Amino acid sequence: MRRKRSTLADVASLAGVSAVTVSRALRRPDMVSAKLHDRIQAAVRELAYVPDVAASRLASNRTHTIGVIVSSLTNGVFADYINALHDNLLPAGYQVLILSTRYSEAEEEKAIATLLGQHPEAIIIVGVDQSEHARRLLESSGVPVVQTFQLTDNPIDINLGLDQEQGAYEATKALIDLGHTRVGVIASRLDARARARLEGYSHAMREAGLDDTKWRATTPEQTTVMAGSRLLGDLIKAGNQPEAVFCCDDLLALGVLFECQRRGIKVPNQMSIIGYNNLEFAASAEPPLATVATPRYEMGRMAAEIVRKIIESGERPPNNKIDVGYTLELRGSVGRRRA
Amino acid sequence: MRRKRSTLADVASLAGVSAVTVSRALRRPDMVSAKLHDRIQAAVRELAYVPDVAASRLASNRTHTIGVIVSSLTNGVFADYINALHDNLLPAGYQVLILSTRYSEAEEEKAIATLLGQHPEAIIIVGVDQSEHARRLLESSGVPVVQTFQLTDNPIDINLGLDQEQGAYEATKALIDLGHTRVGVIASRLDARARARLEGYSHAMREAGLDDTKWRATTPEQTTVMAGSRLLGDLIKAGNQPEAVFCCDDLLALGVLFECQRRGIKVPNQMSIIGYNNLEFAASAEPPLATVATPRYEMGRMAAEIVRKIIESGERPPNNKIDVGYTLELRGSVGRRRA
DNA sequence: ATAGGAAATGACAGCGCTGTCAATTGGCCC
DNA sequence: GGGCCAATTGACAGCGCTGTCATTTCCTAT
Repeated sequence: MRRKRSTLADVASLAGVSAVTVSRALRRPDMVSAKLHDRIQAAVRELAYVPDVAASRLASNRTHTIGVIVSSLTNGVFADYINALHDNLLPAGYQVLILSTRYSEAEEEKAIATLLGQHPEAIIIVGVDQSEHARRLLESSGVPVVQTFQLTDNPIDINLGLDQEQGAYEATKALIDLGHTRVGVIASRLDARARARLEGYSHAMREAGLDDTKWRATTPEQTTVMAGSRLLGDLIKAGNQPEAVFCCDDLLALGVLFECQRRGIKVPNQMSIIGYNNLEFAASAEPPLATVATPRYEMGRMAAEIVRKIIESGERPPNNKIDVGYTLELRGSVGRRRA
Repeated sequence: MRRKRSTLADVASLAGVSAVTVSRALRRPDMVSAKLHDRIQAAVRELAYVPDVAASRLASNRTHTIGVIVSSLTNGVFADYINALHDNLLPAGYQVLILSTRYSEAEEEKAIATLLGQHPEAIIIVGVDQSEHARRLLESSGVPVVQTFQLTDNPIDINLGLDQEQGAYEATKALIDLGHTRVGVIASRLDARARARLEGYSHAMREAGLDDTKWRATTPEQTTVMAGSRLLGDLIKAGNQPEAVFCCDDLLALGVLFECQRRGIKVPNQMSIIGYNNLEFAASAEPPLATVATPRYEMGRMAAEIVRKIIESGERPPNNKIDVGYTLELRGSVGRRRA
C-alpha cells in the first residue's frame, strides 16, 4: 500500500520497452504500434501509474493549466461562471486551477503568486482592481490575462465584463420611473462590484433630483439572505421606510422579501424589490424577484474561448475590451407606486 | 513584457550569490544573513520572480498540496466545507487544489487521476461510493485519504461523516410525530447522499405503517429552487397532495415554500416543510425552514486537522471512522396537524 | 531478392530546483 | 595574534519526464 509510486521507467520495464516509448504511447498513441500500445496500457493499469505533471511541466514547458481567480467560492455568482470555464476548458484537455481571494487584496496577491508558480498558460481573474504589485506580477509573467465581470479602460491584457454601475443605474431608474421616490439601496461586502453598483444607484437618484444618502443601508459583512433582512430592518428603524429597494445582490433581495413578509409589508404593493445577478432562485421566488441579469455563463464561455485561441493559435481578439452587457428583468417584485 | 520568466539563477546572479543561497533565503530565512536576505528580496522583487513549483516538487518530493474533490462547486453545501479547509490549511502553508466531479463517476475518476499527477500530500474527497478503479488509484497512491460527508464500514483510509439516512429518518419521523400521515418526499440529483436520504424517509414511513411510495417526487436534474417548486407541483398534480414534505435539500424546501405561497397553501398550517443541510437562508426564510443541520464547516475543519497531523507527525486518528453527527432544527415551517 | 524510404523505437541531455556535503567566513577565547 | 567552532555560503547531482536526433524495423516497388 505505502509502496513507492511507479514511474515511467517502471511501466517501461514491465512492458519491455523504453521510457520514451511509454511517454509517446500515452501522449500520442498514433506514433506507436497498436500492439505495443495495448501492452503499455496494461502495464499502466497494473501499476496504477499516473504521470507526474511536475516532471512533465519541467521537460516540456507546458502545463495545460488555466489559472482562475475568483473572489469567493461561496458566492453563487461565480458558480455559473466556473461551470462555463469547466465546460469549455476541460474537454479541450486543460486543467482548471481555481483559487479564491475571499475578497482580500492580500489573499489575491498570494493567489496570483501561487498561480504563477504553477506556470498556467493563461489566467482568468475576476475584477479589474488588482493592487499594483498584483498587476506587476501578472504583467511580467508574460501569460495572457483576462479580467472579467467589470470593465476598465486600462486592462492588464484583455478585459471581458459589463458595466456594473450602468446596470445599477438602470435598475434604480426603473424604480423611479414606476413613480417611486423613496427608493432605498442595500449593499454588503462593499467590494469593487458592490461599490460600482452603489455609484449607479446614486447617479440615478441624483439625476432624478432625489436624495441618494437618506435610504442607504450597507455592511462590510458578506452577502447573505440574513444580511438583506437585517439591512431592511436598519432602514426602517432609522425611520426612513422606503417604498422600493434596489439590492446589490439577489441574496440581499431575498432577505428583504422575507423581511417584508415577516413585517406584513406587501410586495410589490407596498414595497418594490429589485436585485442583481439573476441567481437561480430569483425567478422562482414568490413573487418572482426582479433583477439585473448578468451573463455569467456566457462570460465564462467567452473567456475560455479567448484564452484557447491565444494559446492554440496565438490569435488575439480584435478588441481587448469586450462588453458582455446585462439585462434588466422586471418581474413581480416591482410595481407602480400606489397612492 | 513577453520576456522569459526569471529563474533562481537570474535572481542569484543579480544578487551576486549562488542559486542555493537564494533558495535558502526564500525557504529558510534564518539560515541566511540578514544583509544577504535583504539583497535577495530586492532582486526577487525586481525580477518579479516566482518559484517554479514543478521544479521544487521534483527536487524536494514535497508539494505542500492537499487535493480536495467535491461533487459540485455550484452547490452551497460545499461552500462552508471548502471555506473550513481553506481556513485551516492555507495558513499552515498548504495549497488547496479543488476539483469537482459534477456528480459524474467518470469525471470523478479523471479528477482523481489529475490530482494524483500533482502529487498531493493528502486527499480529501466527498462521498464513500467511489468506483472500483477510483478506489484502486487512491489506495495505490500511498497518500492519506479522507472520505467525508457520509459514513461507511469500508473506508479507503479514514472516514469522517454523518449518517445521512438516519438524519432523513429523524426528519421524517418528526413530521409523523406531529400527527402527519400524508408525508411526502422530494429529491433531486439522486446522488449517493440523496439516495441515502430517500432511504431514511422510507424507513420512517414504513415503520409508521405508512405508504412510502405514494407521496414521492424525484428528478435526476440538479438541485435548484425551481426543481423544488416543480416537484411539489408534480405531487399535487398526481392527486396526492401531502400535508407535510421532507425535502432532501434546503433549496428544494425553499422551492416548495414559494410554490405553497403561489398556490395559497399556508405554511405550516396546511403544509409542513423540512429540508436538509441548514443552508444559510433556511433560518432567515419566512417562516424559517426546519432542516437537518449538517456540520459542514466542522467536518472540513476536522478533515484538515487530520491530514495535517498525519503529514506533519505521522499521527493517525485513533478511529478511522468518525461520526460528526447532525442536528434536527425544527423551525416555523413545521407544525402539528390541524383537523 | 534488394534498394529505398517511411514508420517505429531508443539514447541522451536538460528543464529549475533542493538535499547533501564540502568550503569558506567570522567571532571569540586564551 | 592564532586556533577553534559555529554560522554562512557554495558545488554537485539528480528528481521524472520530454524534445531532439539517431537507429532500427518493416514495407513497397523494382
